[in-house]
Amino acid sequence: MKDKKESRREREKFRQRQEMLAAALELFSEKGYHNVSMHEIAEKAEFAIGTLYKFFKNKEDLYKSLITEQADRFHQALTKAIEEPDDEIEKLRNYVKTKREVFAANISVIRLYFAETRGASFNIKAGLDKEIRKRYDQFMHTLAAVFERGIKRKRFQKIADPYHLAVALDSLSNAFLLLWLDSPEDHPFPENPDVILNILFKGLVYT
Amino acid sequence: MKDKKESRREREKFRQRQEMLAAALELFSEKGYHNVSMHEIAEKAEFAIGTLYKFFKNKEDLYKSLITEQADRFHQALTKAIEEPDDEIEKLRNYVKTKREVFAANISVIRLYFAETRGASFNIKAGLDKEIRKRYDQFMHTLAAVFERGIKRKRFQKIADPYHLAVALDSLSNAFLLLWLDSPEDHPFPENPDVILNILFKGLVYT
Amino acid sequence: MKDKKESRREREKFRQRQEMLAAALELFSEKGYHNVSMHEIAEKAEFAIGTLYKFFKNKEDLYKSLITEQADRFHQALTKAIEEPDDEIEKLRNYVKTKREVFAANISVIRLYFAETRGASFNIKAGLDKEIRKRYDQFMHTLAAVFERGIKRKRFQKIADPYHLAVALDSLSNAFLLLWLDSPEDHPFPENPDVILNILFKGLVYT
Amino acid sequence: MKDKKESRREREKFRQRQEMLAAALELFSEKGYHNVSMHEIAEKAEFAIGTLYKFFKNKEDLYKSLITEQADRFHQALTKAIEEPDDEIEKLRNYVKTKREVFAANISVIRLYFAETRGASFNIKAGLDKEIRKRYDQFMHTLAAVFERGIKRKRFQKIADPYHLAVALDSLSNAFLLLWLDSPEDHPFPENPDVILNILFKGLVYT
DNA sequence: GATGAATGAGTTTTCATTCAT
DNA sequence: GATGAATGAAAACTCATTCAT
Repeated sequence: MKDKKESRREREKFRQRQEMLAAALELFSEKGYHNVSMHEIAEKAEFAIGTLYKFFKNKEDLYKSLITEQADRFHQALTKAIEEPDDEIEKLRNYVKTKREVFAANISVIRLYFAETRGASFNIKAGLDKEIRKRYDQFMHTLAAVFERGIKRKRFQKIADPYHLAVALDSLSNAFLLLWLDSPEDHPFPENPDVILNILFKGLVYT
Repeated sequence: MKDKKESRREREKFRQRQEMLAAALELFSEKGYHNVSMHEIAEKAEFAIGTLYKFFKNKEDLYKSLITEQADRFHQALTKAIEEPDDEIEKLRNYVKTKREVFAANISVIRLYFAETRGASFNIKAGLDKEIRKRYDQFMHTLAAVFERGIKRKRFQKIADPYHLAVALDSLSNAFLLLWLDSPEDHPFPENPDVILNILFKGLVYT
Repeated sequence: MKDKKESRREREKFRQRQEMLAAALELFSEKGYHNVSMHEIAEKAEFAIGTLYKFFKNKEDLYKSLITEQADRFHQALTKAIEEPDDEIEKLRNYVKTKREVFAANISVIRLYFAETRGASFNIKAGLDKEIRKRYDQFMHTLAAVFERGIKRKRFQKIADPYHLAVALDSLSNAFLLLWLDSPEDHPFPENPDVILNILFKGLVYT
Repeated sequence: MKDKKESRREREKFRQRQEMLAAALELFSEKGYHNVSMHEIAEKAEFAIGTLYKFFKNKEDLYKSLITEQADRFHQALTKAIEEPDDEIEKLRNYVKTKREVFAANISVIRLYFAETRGASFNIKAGLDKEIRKRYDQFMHTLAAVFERGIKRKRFQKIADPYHLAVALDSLSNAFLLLWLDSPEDHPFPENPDVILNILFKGLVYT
């Protein structure tokens, strides 16, 4: 019974934490790290400012937690996507499909994520940067392995170094998904979402 | 004679403005918008803070001017690169070559530029964003036109919508150039810089 | 039996209170009133913060209780010291000896005590001040009475008003004891601890 | 003419600084370091909070400057007092007289000064402490030298080590002056202010 | 026209205290 | 009766911006 109580409290704590992170995410992705105050976050999450500081030791810690947890979810989903199907081509298709879903469902986090991994991220004093980039690199190597195995199994021609192919797929999918999600009026989602893959899959120049 | 004086004054003003922007660029690209103070910029540029405010009505305006002018230089260089050669394939080659040079020479601005166009750019309250994106879109259409003409002239297969091809080339070149510039130890520049183009140019899957 | 239980509970309460005060004393004397938090005290005393507030209505009250009780012990020891011997000269000797022992054994409290009685004591909003000063005054009169009786009994010359002599002995002994305790390397304890008294005695005592 | 302007500005700056320090002194001596906020000081001095921070880099710096400057004035006055007269006995008399004047005129600073040199001073994170104690020690040695010379010149009996005599005079004069200044109703200033010296002199001076 | 001193709104963070469990 | 989670007032400090000289 003590345990039960403990666990109820645990769960309650977790729920509160999630609410704080959710409020912070919404504000950060809308206005950026430096244009959001801790008071604002506390208010949006409907907690006292002191309570916020009970959960996160300072603003940077809150931001770091937010980004790291979201990036983990993101990378886990993608990792799972390329692990499940057996065939390499299907792995890539599943990768694009999953990424598209994650982007669509979490466009605001994605923005934050790109601010960290692409642009010059000085929002946050060094550190987060490294943490996230490490995870990103890990995933890229996993993706490269898919290409490598595909080449070995003669599913793919070796038109480039596997790691380069991974980089290519990553950047192409980012670019197209952002294009379609950013301005759906000008650039509606294509009927066949394989567009991204086709660019890689087909050869461009007459042979 | 009045004119001459005026124009000397004009030129003098322009020079001062450039000095301010140069100081600001160095600081912003090193530390980020929010970690640089107007005093710091004034000091580095060797002007009084009041003088800085004579040239730019506020910090945001200074930043906007900086980014916009740099983006213009960038786009002009790229536009020229795809205008000069006659053949479409050479245009694309020249595009990648020029981009590579501009990136290498201005990596710090490029970072700032990506923070604006890619990641969630809230450094700056809405507005800058639009201004730059418009210029970016314009350039993308120019690039798309190259693909379109190439397809018409049977230099390229129509493996995708020309605009999509432009997006693809843009994102691939960004990704690879950043990869190589970011960590030259892990990812050295390839002997053959056509790597980027080859991915597009060759076909991936066996046919 | 009720009584016994009550008294056991009483004793238990008293013990807890003492533990709290002991923890507080250690922290206050090490870091000063304003650099110690109630949480810190609670943690050191191994009680919940709420329990601390059951015993002391606020931080000031806790501090007051602490200082007052320590000052009482201090004054009681000194009072006893000048009551026990019969001869006035021996009383004074015993006073210095006892003070020396108390200082040596409680240097940290002594610091706190002086912060209250000497320096501008604003650690604590008015009040404590008065309480302690009253006790101090009482003791000074007791000490003055020793000199008075000594003069009457022709043990001492009347070189000054008895109260002034008390003030003199008090300040001299404080100064020398602090000198010796503060930096024992530079100012070691003299072989003959009568040094303090000798300064007064040379003029005071009939020879 | 440039110089004149400069110097006017200099003087203006100095005057402002003095006003800030005066406001701070009044507040600190009334309420103590931790019970005075920078806003309060700014308001009392009739400056904006930002201006206060232009003159002192933080609260501690302001406090340190205040105490150090006042302590210097204090020690300089006392040093001068024991340098001027030729005869050792007159030096001591002048010392007590000067101290009495300084105490009377600056009772609030004196409080602050004692809080630093006597009581456990944690108001301020280490440092100030040392700085002031050093000055204090220097002065004590100067005072000890007076006793030493007096003994050599047979003006004084050698009833104790010269440094001890200095400590004795210092503590006695502090104690009596504070006694008289603190509660003039209970302990009025004696007609003959030599009371303090007499206590020492009875044993000290050859008769 | 340039200057830079002065401003004060706004930010992060701490901590004494309360009160529902 | 004990607990400790939650509170929010208040503090130190920064920095974009103005305006008198």
